[in-house]
Amino acid sequence: MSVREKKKKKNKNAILQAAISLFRKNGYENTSIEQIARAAGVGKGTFYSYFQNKKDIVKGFYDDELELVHNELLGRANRDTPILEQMVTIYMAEFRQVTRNPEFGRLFMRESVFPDKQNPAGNAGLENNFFSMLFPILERAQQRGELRRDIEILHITEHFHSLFVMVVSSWYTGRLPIDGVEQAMTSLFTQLLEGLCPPPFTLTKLEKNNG
Amino acid sequence: MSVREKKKKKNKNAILQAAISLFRKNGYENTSIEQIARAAGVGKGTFYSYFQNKKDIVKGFYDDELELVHNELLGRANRDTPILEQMVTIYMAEFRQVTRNPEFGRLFMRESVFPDKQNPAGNAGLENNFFSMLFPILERAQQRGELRRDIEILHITEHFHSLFVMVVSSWYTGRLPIDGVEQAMTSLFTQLLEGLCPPPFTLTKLEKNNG
DNA sequence: TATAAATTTCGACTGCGGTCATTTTTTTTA
DNA sequence: TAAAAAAAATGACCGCAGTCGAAATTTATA
Repeated sequence: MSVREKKKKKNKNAILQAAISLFRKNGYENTSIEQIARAAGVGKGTFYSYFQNKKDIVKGFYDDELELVHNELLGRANRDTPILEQMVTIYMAEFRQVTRNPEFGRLFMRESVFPDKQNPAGNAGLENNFFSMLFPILERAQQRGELRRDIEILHITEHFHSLFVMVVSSWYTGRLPIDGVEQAMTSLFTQLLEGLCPPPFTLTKLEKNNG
Repeated sequence: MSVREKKKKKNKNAILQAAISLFRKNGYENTSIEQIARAAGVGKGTFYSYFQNKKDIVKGFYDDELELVHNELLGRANRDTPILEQMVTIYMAEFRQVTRNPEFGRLFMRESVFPDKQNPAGNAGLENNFFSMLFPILERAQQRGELRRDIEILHITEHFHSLFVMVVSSWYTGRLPIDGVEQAMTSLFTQLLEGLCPPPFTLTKLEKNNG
């Protein structure tokens, strides 16, 4: 590795660490780029050759952090437990990670759900990683017969993800207290799986009606 | 109405109109508060006695705009058409309105899904109005037997709304082209209604298996 | 109507995010 | 190794969002 590459890696990391530390101590809004640069031992302009803008730091933070969580989940997962349970486990881990620092989390969710124009493929990588983690799990569930096979897996992930976003949003707006999150998520996921329509006549009902 | 009240109303409206006009012409980022204030014939500081900050203008804009759309929808609605059709109609209207000006729309969606801390009850009023418009429609559908009665209506609205947010997000990130929006929404809503699980044994299937 | 109190308007000012021409450092070439 | 080229670092600078105390305007009081 050339001198340049080593320096770049070191600098990027120093900036990221300085930023996170300062954000933790003083909050995002009360930390200036200049402070971050000083703490990282570089000039202000240098910050912008490693990160596009201030928000970009948040993405940089979660890029690393969430990948760890995802890998840990992949390691611990038992793919033959019911899909509901697996999805709740995965998304609760995601929820805890994202909301650990509420200020970062809000910025991160905002960017990942409604990204800036100039940030076209910004979160795509992260999201794709996440979705590609879910793919084999959902595929397996389809094979077991727990999920319909006539819906593309991508769409199934969209369903779960949209409810995840809703839960995070509910927590941020205060509609949902922290100790109600897991139950709410379980209940929403269950309803998604079962559907909002009343079930058609089942065997039991038929027998009842006929008997 | 006192002189003060008249002035306030006039000023607030002048500022809002000036802002919208300038945003339309030059975009949100390229319009400064000072420009807005000048165009409205007031000083810069005065802006801040009518709106908390720059983003607040966007909310002010949609507050009016969306209420019109909602009222129009309420007037035209036939509450006995299938719930799928009604929800698609309503949310497509919402989609068109929100994304008419993409820049405003993104800011608005961001604020309404992940609001700022200092904006606690900000969007609550708007969202509540929207939800309360949906309530009677969904209640009616429950009575007709189109929707399960064991799920609270609030939760049903959350399901639909979360898919709406997903569709808007998909459009913003470019995953979903504009002419695929209605079909995607219809398909997601259908899947939500039917559920992601395979249906239990129905009469036809039973007969097949037994025969 | 004159004066006091309350409310609103105002723009100079502050601090920060982001840019850019210049300087410094590293790599390539001869 | 010396000179030229390429890449990266830097901080003065710009424009703007948001603040604040002073000035202007409206309302209340006597």
